[in-house]
Formats: sequence, structure tokens, C-alpha cells
Amino acid sequence: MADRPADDPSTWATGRLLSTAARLVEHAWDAHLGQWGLNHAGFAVLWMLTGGPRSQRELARAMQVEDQTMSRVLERLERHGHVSRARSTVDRRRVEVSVTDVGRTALAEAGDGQAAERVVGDAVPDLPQLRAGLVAMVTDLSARRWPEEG
Amino acid sequence: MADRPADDPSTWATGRLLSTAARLVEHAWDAHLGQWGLNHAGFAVLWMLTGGPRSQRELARAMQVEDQTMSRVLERLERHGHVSRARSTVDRRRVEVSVTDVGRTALAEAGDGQAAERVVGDAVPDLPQLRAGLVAMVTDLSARRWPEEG
DNA sequence: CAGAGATGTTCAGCATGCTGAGCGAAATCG
DNA sequence: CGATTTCGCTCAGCATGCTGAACATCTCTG
Repeated sequence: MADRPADDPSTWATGRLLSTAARLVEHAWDAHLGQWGLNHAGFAVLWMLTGGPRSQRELARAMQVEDQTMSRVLERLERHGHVSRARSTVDRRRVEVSVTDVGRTALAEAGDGQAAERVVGDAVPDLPQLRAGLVAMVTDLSARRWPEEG
Repeated sequence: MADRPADDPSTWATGRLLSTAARLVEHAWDAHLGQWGLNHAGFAVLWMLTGGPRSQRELARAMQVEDQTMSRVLERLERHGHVSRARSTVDRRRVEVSVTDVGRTALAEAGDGQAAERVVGDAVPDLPQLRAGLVAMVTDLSARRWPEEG
């Protein structure tokens, strides 16, 4: 290795590149979403709920996150009035989560998928190519981490 | 949008792709580093310190992280004996951080930069292309977040 | 040289992530 | 039909991230 490991990102391990890039995008995106009491995690959940109510486990699976993590994200969303949670009547273990009107309004104002892409901006020359690489990566590593699931 | 926002990663926002990919890689890498009481954050700092002692601020800047975050990462590294911290004699505000022998040994056993790349494996077909995109992204977004710094 | 400002670190508190453990509700099986 | 197992969620505690505030130490200026 060089005398002092350089600050040049092109020398970083891929994992560090990923983490740093993700953090930078989250930061910019959160700054925008903060106006409505949202953040990147909550926004994604809210967005997913526009397709109809879901159980917490379904949301956790979809977001590739542990149940416990989703539980707290939803607690925050509920605290801000973006979401309502109700015990399922058909299976009382489950909690049915739905967007509220407040949540729908926040979502509409904060922006659609386009707005999320805008924070990335023109930072990367060939965005589709980058996305393709990330998709392949997520697909592969997800399958390795949760083998049994489809 | 579709009736129910799909689980297909290729439809995700780029930010979500990045966060998920980063989390998956961190998880795999941490699982490996855990054997030596390390994780991805600590490993990167340790690696950087092989170039010689640094102040906490220098490390924070290099890792693109706030001073407070670096402070706690170092506290953990110190607690595990990987690093030693000493008040600088020339400027008593600063704390000089150095790798210990324990840290150097852990680093040697846990692996070099190659080992970090191995967790990514063959998940992505064109890794150099992906890295190039990430480097461009980090460079651009970093400059936007900390404009004054080189 | 004294007061004002800049610098480097830490403390407190919040967020999402993780793991491990607990607990009620449902499903399964002898 | 009762006992065991599985399922869905929450609690507790740790990790890295962030912000805002406090603090001691330098530096710069009048």
C-alpha cells in the first residue's frame, strides 16, 4: 500500500464506495423529506402502501429489513400521522398498516419517484449502467442472505 | 405508478438501490470482521492508520464522516485494544490516534483490500464500470455537501 | 496582552440498522 | 382436544450515522 492510504475514492474498496454514496444520497434526500417529517426509510414505506394496506412483515420483507426495524419505522410514521396501524381481525397476530390522508398528502407534496432521482442528479454519467450493476448486486446478495425466499 | 409498487429491484429509486446494496455488503463484511471484534467502519479506520498516526478530525474528514461519529468509532476501537489515543503535545486540543500491535495483527489476519472485494464476489458482471459510476457519484455529492474542502 | 474568534473533541439525543429474547395468537400434530 | 411448534410483533441493547450544544485549547486581533 502507499505511504498514506489516499483520499482518492477510486482507491477505496467497493463496499466503502457503496456505503459512502448511499449515505450522501440519503442525506440529500432526507433534507428534502424533512419538510414533511419524513425520511428515506419512511418515504419508501409510504410509497409502498399506496398499493394498499400491508402487514408489517410484508413491508419488512419488501424493504429487505428485519421485522424489528420495520416496527420502529412504522412507529415513527404513526407518531407523525402518516400511517395508521390496526390489529388484523382475521389473524390477530398481524398488524395492518395503511396510509392516512396526511400521509398521502405528504407523499404527493414531497414528490414521486422522479423527485427521488433528482437528488442523484447528473452526478454519474451513465446512470442506467450504474443502476443495472446495483440491481445485479442486490439480487445476488439478497439471494445469498435470504436463500429460502423467492 | 403500478397498482402495487413491485418488489423488483429494477423499479427501485437509485437511492434505495444504493442503500440496500451498501447494507448487504456491510452485513457480509461485518460477519467476517466480527471474528476480530471489528466491523466495516473500524476496519477502514485501522487500515488508514497503517500510514501513520492521525488526529481524529483527519480521520473523520478522510472517512467523510462527522467528528462525533469518528469519536465513537475510535472509542470502540480503543475499547477493543485495536487503537491507542493520546493527547497531542504540540496541540492539546488534538488526539493522536495510532494502531496498536493488536490492531495490526487483527488487520493482517482479517485481510487486505483484496478480502474486502471478495464479499462483493461475482455479484456484478462489470465491476470496474460500477466502481467508476460510484466514484463519480461520491466525488460529485461530496463536493456538493462540503464545498469549501478540497 | 486581553478579549474574541476558530478549532478539536466530547456529550446528549434522535434516526435506522442489527441481534437476541420474550409473548400472545394461530396452526399443527399426536 | 390438548401439547408443541410456528408465526407476527415488541422490547432491550448494541452499532454507525446525524444534529445541536458544551468545553478546553489555540490563534488572531485590537
